[in-house]
Amino acid sequence: MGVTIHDVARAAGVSVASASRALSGRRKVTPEVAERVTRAAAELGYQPNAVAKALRDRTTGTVGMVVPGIGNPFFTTMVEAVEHQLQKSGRDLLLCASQYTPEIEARRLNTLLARRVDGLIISPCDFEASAPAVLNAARQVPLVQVDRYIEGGGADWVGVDDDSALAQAVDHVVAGGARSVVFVSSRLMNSSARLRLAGFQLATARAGVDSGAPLLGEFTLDWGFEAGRRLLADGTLPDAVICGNDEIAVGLLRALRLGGVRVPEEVSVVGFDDVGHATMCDPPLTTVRQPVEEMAAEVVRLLGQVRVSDPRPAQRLAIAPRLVVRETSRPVTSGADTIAAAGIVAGNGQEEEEVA
Amino acid sequence: MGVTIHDVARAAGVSVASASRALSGRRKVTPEVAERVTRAAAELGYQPNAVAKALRDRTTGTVGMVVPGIGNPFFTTMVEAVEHQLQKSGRDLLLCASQYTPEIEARRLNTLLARRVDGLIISPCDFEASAPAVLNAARQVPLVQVDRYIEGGGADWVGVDDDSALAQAVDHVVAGGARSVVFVSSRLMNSSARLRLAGFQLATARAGVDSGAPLLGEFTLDWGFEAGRRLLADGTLPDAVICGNDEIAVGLLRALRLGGVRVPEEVSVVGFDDVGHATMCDPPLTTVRQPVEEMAAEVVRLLGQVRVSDPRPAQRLAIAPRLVVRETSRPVTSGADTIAAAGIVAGNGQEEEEVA
DNA sequence: CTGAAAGCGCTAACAG
DNA sequence: CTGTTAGCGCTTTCAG
Repeated sequence: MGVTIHDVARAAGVSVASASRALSGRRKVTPEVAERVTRAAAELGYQPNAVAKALRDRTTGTVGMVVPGIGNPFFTTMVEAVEHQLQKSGRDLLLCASQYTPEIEARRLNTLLARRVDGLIISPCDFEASAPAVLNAARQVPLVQVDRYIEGGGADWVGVDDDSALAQAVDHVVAGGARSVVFVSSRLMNSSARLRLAGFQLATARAGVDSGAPLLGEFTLDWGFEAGRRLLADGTLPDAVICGNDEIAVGLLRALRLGGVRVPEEVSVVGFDDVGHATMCDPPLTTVRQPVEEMAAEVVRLLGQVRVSDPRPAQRLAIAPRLVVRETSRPVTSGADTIAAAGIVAGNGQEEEEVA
Repeated sequence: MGVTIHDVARAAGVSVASASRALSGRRKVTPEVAERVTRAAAELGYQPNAVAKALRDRTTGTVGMVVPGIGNPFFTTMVEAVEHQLQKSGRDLLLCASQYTPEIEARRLNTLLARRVDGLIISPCDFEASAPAVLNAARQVPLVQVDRYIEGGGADWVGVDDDSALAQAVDHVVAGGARSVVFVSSRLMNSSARLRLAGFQLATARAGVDSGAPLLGEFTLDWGFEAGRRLLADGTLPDAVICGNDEIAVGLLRALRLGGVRVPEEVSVVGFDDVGHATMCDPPLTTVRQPVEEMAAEVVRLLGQVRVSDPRPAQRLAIAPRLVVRETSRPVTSGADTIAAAGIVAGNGQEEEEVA
């Protein structure tokens, strides 16, 4: 360690200024100087100190990202997509997990801020409890929320159009003949859980089908399994179950199979996310696919537009998802298949709305 | 942004030195000064600039970690465990994925080095191709490898004792009556794949059972599924299949079920890792559990002992794993169960060996 | 085109 | 106990 630009300059017989210019290429130097500096740097194994550069430039080339947990395949997929987008502009990602805990989340935001990230991407773990820390961070640095958001609309957000998603899911099972459908999801402590439940209720009301009390727990395999057991214990199974994410769906599927229930003959199951193991579970899962790459692209695009000094109204970008039909849902019966087809087509657009 | 310690000092009517001392508490100041500084800092919303501190201290309080991919649950589990350990000493983790590509890996190592991380934890994606970049990094900063390592033993490593692991797995299925067993794993481009295959061959030879040609592809669900199809296509199934990781095992299980093969009645299946969905697949997977928390603890302990300036011989720490018997393997028959029991007991120790 | 020098924000001597 | 000052490594005016 420890070879600085001074060492390079000395070895090349020029001033540090020239060395800096030659190395960065941001200003003209004689070809000969350029050559000497480049060689000296190579010979000494010079590696620029990004910390010093950051201090001087007041910018780190770094974006912080905070997600609830990296155990959830949806978030890891999103992280990879964001990293991929950032790479295009040569920036790096600092990744943190809040472990679904607002206190840890706040601490993570603060250390990211202390490290002077140029921007922040966050999926706040709690609709209410995350708000103060997120708002505070948004005041210091460009920030955009992804997937989940905090109450009050104080910061930009990119996510999926949950109303469209649930409408597609509900219409699809209804087209398959379902008359009763229940929703298994997470408790309402984050925006996704709220929006999806609302979308579900809207869609079932409009379709005029029977929706029992929703089963609300966590976005986990375990909860899906547990919910499946409860459904079985109830004695009277619904025609279809729509799940808040794929983890839940896979757990539920397993409980159902253990209970001797045939899917999709006796009950249809629809998931949400289409990341990870949806194609490999048994039977392959019908699910709503989140347009993760698109979302990631929008997130970094938005991040580049945010100006902390001159705030504009917060933007919300809800990208319409697409239902992917596999084998856990009954095939469409009768002429109703036009509905499902329409749902798929409608899912390709993109909506933009502004929020007060 | 932009409230510095100078602002705080001025507001408190003291020098920057006193402000710094009061804030850090690393030196005595009058209670009154302490009080005034603290209040000024709070009122101004002062947030120390970690970049400046890092430049001054020549240490960032940051450890970089590079794993092949965060899509693999084993690595995410390991990352979480490492983060957890690091937190105890107040350090932060900078996480990068090499995407199983040596070039990306090398680039990631360099930006981490440029950002002056205090240490590096890496699971090199390729046994050979990763070596130059890893060795170069190890020359600049304390570095410990985890799970995978590069050829030549030039850097510390913490991992699992694959010989013990495979011996336990093989002895277990043999105790259940298996006479032929095949190994499904990854191609040999990383150390884990090599060690596990070697361990498998050793164990089957010692047990005197028939091991066909190993099926080597990738550490993925898809490969497991594909391998299952090939086994089925062969017409003659082995009594047991041992897999290089759980992803493979889950994919294999699915192919087998689709092919109408009953597990474990017709063939036993054993996985490796015991992270993620091993308990939730159907039937629950018998697998070798990696002691992830222990490994993470050893990694950060070792990291604190490495001195770049005064290198000591590279250490290798192979922690013995434990076989977790669930429902994809046949129960032990006859008196042979003493073997399996011995395997489990032997698996609780910890071995340390030094490498040339 | 090149060099000298200032300064990013912070902490640790070094005096007082 | 407190203040002044140097300097971490870098880039960028500002003169020449």
